[in-house]
Amino acid sequence: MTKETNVAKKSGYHHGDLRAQLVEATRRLVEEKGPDHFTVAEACREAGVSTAAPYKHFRDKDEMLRAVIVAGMARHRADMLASIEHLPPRSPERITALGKVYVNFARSEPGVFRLMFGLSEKHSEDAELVECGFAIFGIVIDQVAQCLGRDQSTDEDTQRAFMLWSFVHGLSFLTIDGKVSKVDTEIDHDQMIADVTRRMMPECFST
Amino acid sequence: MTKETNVAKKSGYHHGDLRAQLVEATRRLVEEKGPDHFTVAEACREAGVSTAAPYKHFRDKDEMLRAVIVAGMARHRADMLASIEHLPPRSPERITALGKVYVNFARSEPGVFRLMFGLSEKHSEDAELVECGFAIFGIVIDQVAQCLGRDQSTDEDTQRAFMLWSFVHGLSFLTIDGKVSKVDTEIDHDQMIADVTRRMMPECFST
DNA sequence: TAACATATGTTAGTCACGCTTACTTTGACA
DNA sequence: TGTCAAAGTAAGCGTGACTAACATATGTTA
Repeated sequence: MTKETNVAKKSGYHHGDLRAQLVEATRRLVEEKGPDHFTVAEACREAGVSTAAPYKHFRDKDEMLRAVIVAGMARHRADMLASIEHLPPRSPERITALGKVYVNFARSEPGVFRLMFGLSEKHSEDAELVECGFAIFGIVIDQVAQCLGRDQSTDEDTQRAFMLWSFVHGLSFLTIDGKVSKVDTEIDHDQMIADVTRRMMPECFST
Repeated sequence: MTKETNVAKKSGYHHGDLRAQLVEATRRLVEEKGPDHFTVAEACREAGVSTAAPYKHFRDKDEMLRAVIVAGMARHRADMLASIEHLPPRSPERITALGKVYVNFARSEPGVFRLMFGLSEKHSEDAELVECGFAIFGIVIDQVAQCLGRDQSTDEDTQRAFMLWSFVHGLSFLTIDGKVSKVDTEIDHDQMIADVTRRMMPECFST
């Protein structure tokens, strides 16, 4: 079992780890050309294999994209968790930090972000993706509940969290779709997120 | 649903108004199958013409979709204007009415809504579309400014309007992407919009 | 009213892509 | 060393976007 590295192709015929390389190529292409202009053929070209090769690893094109989505959601979730761990518990800074990370993800990986949300109700029926999404939203609910001094989240917390989610979600899309630059006022994302948090969670601010 | 629809086909060869019929077929298909599964060929089938016919009226597929977008934005704008005209000026009810209409448009025409925003930065470079978008956003800015007792909108009004826009925009996408049903709490859109308006525009509520 | 120009259709075909099938190569292990 | 499953290839089908060359209707003008 010679450990050929992830990048190196083995000698000639067999790829080192074609599946992983295809996922990476897919991600890169989605980012570069947009989710709707991604083609399997081009991913094959990037990986240096024939157009039939992916079908040994994926059922079809959608499953390739799905792999990118799952990985993206994991990254997104990890980012969010990392952003709050060093902040004081029950502080509203945690809420704003989550919002900033949310929008930042959309800005740094607009293709994957659009893929994760933008398209199709196919995903709504995929149990794993729904669970991933719920795990992410769950973080927000928990932080809102804690901020409001509860150990167990209530319906009101969920509603409040959903409002915040809607806001950052919309802000993300408006940003990556270039609508922000069309507004003739400077938009400072971080400041706006902080402002909205203050307005939506007034109980958490002692001023 | 025969191809002989309300619009009269002239004798055999020449259509009555193929362009309009193609736009309508495009709109219907975008709504039915989603923007990314729309095909020119299918629109031709619906209109009962050959697959080459559209290219006498549109440069390419994108221009067909663009026509649907322009019409959709006009409808959207008209809806918004109609929703406030019977409400007292300078009242926050106007803000909530705009929000409700925004989300309702997304819910009743999710395909066109996704088309208008969801995709591609191509549109950001299209002067006419940008102007349409700005006309819509302008309505919100005006109402916010009036609500805050100003005749001329300031930067702060724009920022406030943008926050509200982000919220309803995000709420729209989360709704049509089916994320709402995954939240284990009943979401009442109208009430939520009213709640957010109250929190975002506290100056307008005398209570 | 014949003739032309123009607008608007059609047929036939190219090219790229998604996906499948039948076949070949490779290397791990009994 | 021979076998076999995994991993790859080549070739081809079907579809869709788009084009070129041709056909037909409409309107203008001599």
